[in-house]
Amino acid sequence: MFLGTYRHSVDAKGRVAIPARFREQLPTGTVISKGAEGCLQLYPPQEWAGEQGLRLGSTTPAEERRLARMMFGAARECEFDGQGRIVLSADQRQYAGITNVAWIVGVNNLIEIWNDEQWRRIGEATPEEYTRIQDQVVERRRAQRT
Amino acid sequence: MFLGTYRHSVDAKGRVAIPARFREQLPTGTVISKGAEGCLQLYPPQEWAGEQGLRLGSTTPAEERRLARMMFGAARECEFDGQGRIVLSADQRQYAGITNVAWIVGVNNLIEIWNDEQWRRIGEATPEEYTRIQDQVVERRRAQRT
DNA sequence: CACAAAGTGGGGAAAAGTGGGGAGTGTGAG
DNA sequence: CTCACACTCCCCACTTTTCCCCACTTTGTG
Repeated sequence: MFLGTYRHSVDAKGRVAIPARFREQLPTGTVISKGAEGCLQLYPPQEWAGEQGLRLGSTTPAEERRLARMMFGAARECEFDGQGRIVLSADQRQYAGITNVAWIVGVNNLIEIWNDEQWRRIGEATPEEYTRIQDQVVERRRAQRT
Repeated sequence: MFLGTYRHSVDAKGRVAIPARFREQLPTGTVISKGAEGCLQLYPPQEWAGEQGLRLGSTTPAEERRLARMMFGAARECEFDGQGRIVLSADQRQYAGITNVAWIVGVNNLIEIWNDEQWRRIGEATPEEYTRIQDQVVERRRAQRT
């Protein structure tokens, strides 16, 4: 389970440290790819395996073909250096709009990496916003039970 | 079952002692997150488990993605030091408006942490307010049943 | 009143994060 | 074919943060 938000710097070489708490839960075989809303996502092996349902075949709908190409085409296996950092490629940094700072966020089953501005919009929610969002979860749960 | 209100100090390192009565009911795996109305909440593992249904994947709808990011990004697993204290991150203290003092309140199934000012507003309710609030709940329940 | 338990505060070792140098590898131009 | 350049890793050094430990104060209890 990945929890919490960490603000780390990205150096001139595109390196960013993954929080130690996360790293110790990430075995080799972890994959980084592009995610929705312009973030990058780190999939632990078992989560990545869950995405294997997305396949190309003669019966695959057009949108799924497109999604599959983007997801898998952008994916790479994570490689940590001695200090627990990974290198974000120029392409990945451009996609996520990351320059000097990255926010690394644990989202339960996977990890997301955001640029400064976009994450602030999500993470710095006021108590009022937060309350509203939480009520939505409650509401949704109730709807699902029925 | 968590009951009672405790006023504890928060030191320069952001540490706050959790009352011993509460602590002995909190196994490892307890999670602290942001709560409604600007408080912080401690979820014992069995309570937190209810929130776990929310997962990210290529088929997760947009509003769920947002919820998951906020909820899990704001959460952290509690780690007690030898004196039974937890560290409130700078982010959590800012959200809850906590500086030197925190009120730790047992609310049946979970624990809340409030700043001085906000808690006084809730805790020092007059008999009249108390009655009015109780009637509101009764009214709401009645409306829902129909 | 004495003892035990709970809460508070601070110092220091260890861990985590940051930045940069330099060797090794591969590519492309001359 | 050779050299220059770029890029990737690996390693080292420094800074910052975390957390572990000790000691003191306060509260509660027999």
